[in-house]
Amino acid sequence: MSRTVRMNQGVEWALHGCVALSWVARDRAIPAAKLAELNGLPAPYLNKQLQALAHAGVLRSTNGPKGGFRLARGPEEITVLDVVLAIEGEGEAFRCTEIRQRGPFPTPRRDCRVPCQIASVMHDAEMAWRRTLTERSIADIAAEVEASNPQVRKRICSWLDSSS
Amino acid sequence: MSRTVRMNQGVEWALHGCVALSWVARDRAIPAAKLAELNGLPAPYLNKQLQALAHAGVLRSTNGPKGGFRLARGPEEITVLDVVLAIEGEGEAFRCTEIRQRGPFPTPRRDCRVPCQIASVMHDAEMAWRRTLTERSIADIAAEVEASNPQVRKRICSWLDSSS
DNA sequence: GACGGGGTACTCGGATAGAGCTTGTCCGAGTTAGCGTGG
DNA sequence: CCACGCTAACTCGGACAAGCTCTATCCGAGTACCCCGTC
Repeated sequence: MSRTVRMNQGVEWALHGCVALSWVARDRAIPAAKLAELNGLPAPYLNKQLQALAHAGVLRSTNGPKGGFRLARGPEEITVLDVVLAIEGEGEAFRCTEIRQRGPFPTPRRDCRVPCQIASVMHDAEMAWRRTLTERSIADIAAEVEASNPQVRKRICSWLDSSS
Repeated sequence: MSRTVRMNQGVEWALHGCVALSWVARDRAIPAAKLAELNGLPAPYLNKQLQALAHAGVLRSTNGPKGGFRLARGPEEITVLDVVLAIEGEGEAFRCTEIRQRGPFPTPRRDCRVPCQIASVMHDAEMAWRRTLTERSIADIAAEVEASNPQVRKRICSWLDSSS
């Protein structure tokens, strides 16, 4: 029985896209179509994800010929959490609906200024999750990928040069 | 902009239900309808969540008159993670689709025996999240709730006795 | 030969359908408690 | 008075719709480049 509530698939695409962008020159923009072809993804939908990253300030978009997307700052300054939140939104996964204030014995209003104990536990877990994602940057992942497959970076750059 | 992908609301209901069940005698079953009324929730749907908990071995269900749900083991033996996974399923939120094997430069098959670096980071974060939820039990939450509102336990028990 | 203007092609950007999942609801199967009857 | 069988009510359990979010797609707005004509 696998989880039915899963993370947006766009998160995976966005992360792979950022890693690829970290390998090209910073002043060079890559069109969404190229990134999509590089990963075997549908171009229009990847474009949507990249727009979300641009809106969040992770990427910088350029219009017109020779345009496309590039990293808005150095890959060591972009955390995995930045990308995840750009796609999924800033809100936390668990949302307390204050059911302690419902039913025949509602918790008094003055006691509700502190968060519900259940919401507090879920919040702690979310913070632990976010902390882990903050400790890893796009540059870290790119370095690991390159270490396990040293040829991929050069191949991608060559392919982008030849088909531009 | 709040997150669109949120956790099932049933998780919150299930946790509140387990806390309430931890306050009544272990050999006494509470019907789903009573638990729903206690929290101001729609009874049929809460029933669905309780079924999931019973199927996961967190609760024990009894049929017929004087039947209902009770905890399958002591509240200190039920972690928050047990409840969350019972509702949401055992699978992890992030699912790697191995897009590194797609496109013009697929990662060689022999290099794919180790997880994708991106999937690895997401997995680490999920483990941190789960560890936090494992460290807190239903008994812990029940004790905290009772500490902040000492009357609620007695009131609920009296209400359950009088309306049975 | 150099400069300016217009056209063109390429890019992003947002608005637009379809599928899957969560949410919410319902009625039937199973079981137990209570009651009536017979010994 | 006690034991047994039956009825009946109550509970869970799974099957069944509606709304919303994610997935996927398309075409229009904007911009930079390139070409051509003119000075």
